[in-house]
Amino acid sequence: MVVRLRDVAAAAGVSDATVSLALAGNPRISTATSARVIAAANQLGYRPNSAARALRTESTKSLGLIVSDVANPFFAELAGTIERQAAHEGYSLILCNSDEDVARQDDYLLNLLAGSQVDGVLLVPTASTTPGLRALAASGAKIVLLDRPITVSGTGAVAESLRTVPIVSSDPRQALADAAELLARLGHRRVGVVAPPLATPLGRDRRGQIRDALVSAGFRSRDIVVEEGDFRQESGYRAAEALLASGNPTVIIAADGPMGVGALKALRAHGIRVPHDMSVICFDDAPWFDLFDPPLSAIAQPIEELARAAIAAVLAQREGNPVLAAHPPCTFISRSSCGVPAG
Amino acid sequence: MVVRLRDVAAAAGVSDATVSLALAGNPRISTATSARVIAAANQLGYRPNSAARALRTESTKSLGLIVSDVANPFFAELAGTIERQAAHEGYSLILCNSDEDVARQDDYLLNLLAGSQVDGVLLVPTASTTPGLRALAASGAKIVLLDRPITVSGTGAVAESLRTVPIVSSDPRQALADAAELLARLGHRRVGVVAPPLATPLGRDRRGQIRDALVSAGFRSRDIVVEEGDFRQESGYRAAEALLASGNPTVIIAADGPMGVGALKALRAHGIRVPHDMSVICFDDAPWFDLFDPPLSAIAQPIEELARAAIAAVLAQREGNPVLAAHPPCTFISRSSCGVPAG
DNA sequence: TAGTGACGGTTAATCGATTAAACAACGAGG
DNA sequence: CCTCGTTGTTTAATCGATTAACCGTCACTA
Repeated sequence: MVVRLRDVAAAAGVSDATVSLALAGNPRISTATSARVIAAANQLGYRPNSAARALRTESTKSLGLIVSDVANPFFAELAGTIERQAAHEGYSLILCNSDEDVARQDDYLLNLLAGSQVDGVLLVPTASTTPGLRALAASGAKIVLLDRPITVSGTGAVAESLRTVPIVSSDPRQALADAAELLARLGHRRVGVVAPPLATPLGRDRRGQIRDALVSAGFRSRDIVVEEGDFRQESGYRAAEALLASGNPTVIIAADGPMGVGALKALRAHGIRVPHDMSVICFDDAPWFDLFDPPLSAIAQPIEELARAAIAAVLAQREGNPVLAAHPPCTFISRSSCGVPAG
Repeated sequence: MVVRLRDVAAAAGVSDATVSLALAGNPRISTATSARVIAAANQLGYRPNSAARALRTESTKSLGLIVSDVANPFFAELAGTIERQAAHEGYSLILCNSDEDVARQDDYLLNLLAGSQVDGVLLVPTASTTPGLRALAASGAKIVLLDRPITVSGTGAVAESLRTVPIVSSDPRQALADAAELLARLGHRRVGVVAPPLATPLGRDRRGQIRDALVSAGFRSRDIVVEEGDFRQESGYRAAEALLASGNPTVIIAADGPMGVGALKALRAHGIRVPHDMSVICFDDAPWFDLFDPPLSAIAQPIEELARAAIAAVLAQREGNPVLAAHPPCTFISRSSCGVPAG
């Protein structure tokens, strides 16, 4: 039922080796024989068994992508874009969903990568350094970190190799500066931030970047109120409620799309009008943000560039000339969810 | 650098076979030896090479999912849910993106499935019967169609086996009936539909279902105006413009989320107010639809059930007791984008 | 005419795990 | 004391493709 190399060889009246070489386009095989082999292969509908090929060549021509949440439109779009790039380079993509769960992430890392199921892994790390990541780095696997950094503590060979894992993430500084400047100009004084967990390196980075941008635009550090979320919509809802209760800010900046949506829902539930009573800005953009009531201002990530850089970074590792990092800039997209503060 | 079965065997002082059997939990291996082997494996960080295993066992413990567009939030969420279900059953998921392109779809089908890279494929078919699909069905591969049907013409063994491919898709009839009844009650008379391509079986089905529901609710067949889209936002925009120009409906029903978003953008661009001048309903729901201006009424698909049924259907094929179809019902979610028609 | 290459193809080893079949060791039963 | 079972482990074949090394043939040259 399934056609093997051997069947093609028999049909074409040549040896296995000839078929393999012919299909690989090896010039040692004469044009006539090649043609016969190719005809036979097509005729029989031959498809090389990829397990056998992988076993022999130690390459599967596939990459793993572990995202923290595919249902997040940003990661969905990123996954699609990466998949397109990968296909373009002749690689297929194994998509995994860690659901922000360290155990699942490590499970995938170990089973996919260490089992040589894939040639490289693009990882959106859920936590900082995990056992799985450590083990892999020690084994010299081809990893690229996506969207989020990790912090590596300690010294030694493993720590060292973890430190040399390439990282691809967007640079929001200019976009944040633009946003902060707009907010300052509109007359805002007090800002609420729905931030990623402080336990993650991204959490620390984001807070720092937002703070820096705001301070540079003239905000006072103590007027920046931070409430922690976990990247999910529900946490954005709760964080926004907490900010309403305690911080009385006139702007809310959410660190990702789902939390931004959650925050908007909370505001609506509490009868807070945007932008009249509260301005809102959200990391990540989506095609439907301008249909929101009101259209939502966003810090858009350069998805295409991220995908391209990520693929380039894994492939470069295969070829031995590693790229260490890429940080394409974000863009601030100003829509009507930012206005002059009331009162 | 990479630990093989052999290395574990050497470390534990036993043969390769013993290691394999011990790790598989075979009772023929004594508890003492098993313990030694397991200890050695953990110690060395052994991970079985999945290519070798796949070659030998003819199973990869992975499934392929080919969606037409991951960036569509419905498919993103479906992919995530399927991935979770698959992981739960011990399978990993290879995600592929056909981008509504028959050639890419067939490429994936042939390379993934026929190359035995995966144990089964969940396919959101881009077109009706394609050469790739035909070839696979002929080879007895484990396929499940997702979200969309295909039509199979002709007779013969291949056609027959294509006809027995399980299909998992939602049943929108009750939801459509609810929607139609609401529209009739509100006093609408003329409905514009942004439909999937007539060239696809889904296109025909959807039109039929929508028409049936509307007619049952008292609409006249000639008051149903159809404009064709291609599942993408841009096409929804253009279709809505066409409906405005020719059909003068008071409601627009869009056949998927992106087209719904496109239609809303078109309406906004033309200064048409929703729901005052035009009511809108859209297939597929998203957590942010109620943040739209106005909140968008939707026909929500039962994603969890679809995912569960799809996984069950592939796995059932492996075990030889095929499930032929599953059609969990959609739900109509009424929000304020439907109102009394103007004039 | 013998020697040297080039050409076209084949033989056989190999990748790493699985597993049927063979085998060793030991105890019990006759 | 020999045979038969049982138990625990090993031997060796196998999955399908790749590829280094090898082997005929033929043409051309010295």
